[in-house]
Amino acid sequence: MDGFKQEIVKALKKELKISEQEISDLMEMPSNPELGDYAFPCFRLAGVIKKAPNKIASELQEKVKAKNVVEVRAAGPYLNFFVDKKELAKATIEKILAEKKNFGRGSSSKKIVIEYPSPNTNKPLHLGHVRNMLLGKSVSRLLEFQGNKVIQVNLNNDRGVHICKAMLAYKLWGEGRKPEKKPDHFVGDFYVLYAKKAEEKPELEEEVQTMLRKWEKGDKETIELWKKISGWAKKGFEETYEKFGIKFEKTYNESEHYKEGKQIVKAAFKDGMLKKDKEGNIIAELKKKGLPDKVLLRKDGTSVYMTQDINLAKIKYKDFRMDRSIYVVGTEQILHFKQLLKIIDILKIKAGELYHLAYGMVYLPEGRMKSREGKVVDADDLVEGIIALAKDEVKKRHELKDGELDERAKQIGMGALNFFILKYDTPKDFIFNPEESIALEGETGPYIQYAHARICSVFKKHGKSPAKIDYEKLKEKEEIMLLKILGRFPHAAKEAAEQYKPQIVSRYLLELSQQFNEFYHQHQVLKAEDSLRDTRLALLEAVRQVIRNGLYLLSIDAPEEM
RNA sequence: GGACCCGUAGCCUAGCCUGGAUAGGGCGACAGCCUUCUAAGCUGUAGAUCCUGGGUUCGAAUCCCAGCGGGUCCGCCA
Repeated sequence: MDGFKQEIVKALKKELKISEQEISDLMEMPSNPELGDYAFPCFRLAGVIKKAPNKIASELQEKVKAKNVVEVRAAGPYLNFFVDKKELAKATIEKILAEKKNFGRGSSSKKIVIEYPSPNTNKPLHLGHVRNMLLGKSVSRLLEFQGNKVIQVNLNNDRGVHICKAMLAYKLWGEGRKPEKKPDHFVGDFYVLYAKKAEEKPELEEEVQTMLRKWEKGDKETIELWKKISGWAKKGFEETYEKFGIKFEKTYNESEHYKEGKQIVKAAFKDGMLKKDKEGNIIAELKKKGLPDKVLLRKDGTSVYMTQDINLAKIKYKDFRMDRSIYVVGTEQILHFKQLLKIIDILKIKAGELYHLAYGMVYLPEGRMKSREGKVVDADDLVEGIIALAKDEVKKRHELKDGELDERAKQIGMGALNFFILKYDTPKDFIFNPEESIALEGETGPYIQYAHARICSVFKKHGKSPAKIDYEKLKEKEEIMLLKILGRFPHAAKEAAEQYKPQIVSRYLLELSQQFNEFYHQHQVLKAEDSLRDTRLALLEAVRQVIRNGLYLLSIDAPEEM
């Protein structure tokens, strides 16, 4: 809570019989800033004091006196407070300029492991993974910014029937070729080829099963083939991760630990924590907890996905001893993770507090993406396309050397992509229309980057840091609005982290940039008289800093020129 | 059949958890603003049964119930 609000709450407390916490919770920011800077609605009090809210407000108006508040005005049932603008400007700007990139940082200190994007190693990453990666990265930064220790890990789903499909197709029709393109794309082609051939020859399915059994037995030739295929896929992923600027402290491979889950389940069964169903499968009884029962070990002794997840949760905890463990996985697996949580609980496994960060599906205009049919928006193509688009726009405005042009286009293009995806509420599905979705105008990453570049440009032109600062000079509506928005940044960052919603930061930055653009349009900085100019420069310095801090949380670059 | 999520202008979206002062933005449309610190910008106009019907409340987009519409999941797939 900021200092101004605190003073008002204290002053109100003297007149009221409710706690400071209650008063603080009731306080709002008026929708229309002309009404005041803070507001206290008196509806709730009416029941206690037995007077009309209007009357309560007008009576309080006379009594309440708070530090740094220049006027208290009753407006119907609201009691509105006007703070000293000079003090507001001083407190806000000085704090930001002193704390710089730490402005807004929190004081939490948990150890948190976050797992993403956990791809299958039989096809390249697509748009769904893009959402996953951008979300995972941004949430990592949000949590870190709150003071937590964040450990980013990845999991390769590198075994199973889907991998065998790509392997089989390569074996039958690959002619021993080496990748002549990005290796994960090369692998993906064979996965699609398998699906095509299998339509005509359903008996291929049998061969896949045979291959899977051979793999599980450790058949030398099959393992060699598997190493080749999954190795290529992983190598391709590394390149894509680099484009998105993500790095993992540890990467798990399903192939390395999928067997151990069985032991955990067997032991738990022996201890009576799990039951057998009629057919002899070992199951977790979840019905009484409101969820469907879950098979953990088939009667033939083979394990299921859930069994591996139990094991991995255990391994992760052994590796990191974290307080919390986050899984960035799509909404279609909500039930799966609800079950996992309960099972971990039943088995009394220490795994930290588990959290499924569920994100909505990304659809194409023609419907769901289908990797098997190759109907996807490929992550690499998407990046390439958006950067090319940004490049054209940069060229329209500037003549740059190739290296500089590429760098600028990359910052702007990736900024646009990042913002586009993070501006949607996390659990919501959305339709991605390649032609229409990526815009560089309106509510976009470049809009915010542009505000930042404009500020940089003012400073470049001026060439000196502000010297004659007089906070009294900031009186314009647009200036006051900027100050108020700036003051809200720590709260926005905190909310975003607590709710795992980068969107809150996106919306905040739009509001700040919008307000800056309005100010910029309306008022001159460099042509104002010396002390007004310098004070405005200090204000802009603060705006620039907060835009940078916010963009950092969304992992978007802030170029100095555009 | 059961569980979960969603329904706000032609389109996209915020607000919903924690109920209050004229429901914010953006795209598209229309009308304007570059001899002024970058027009990737700014201003204005038109455009909303906040899915429907009940209920709670002094007050509901927001909370509760029912219904309608869309999505996801409920496999010994991952």
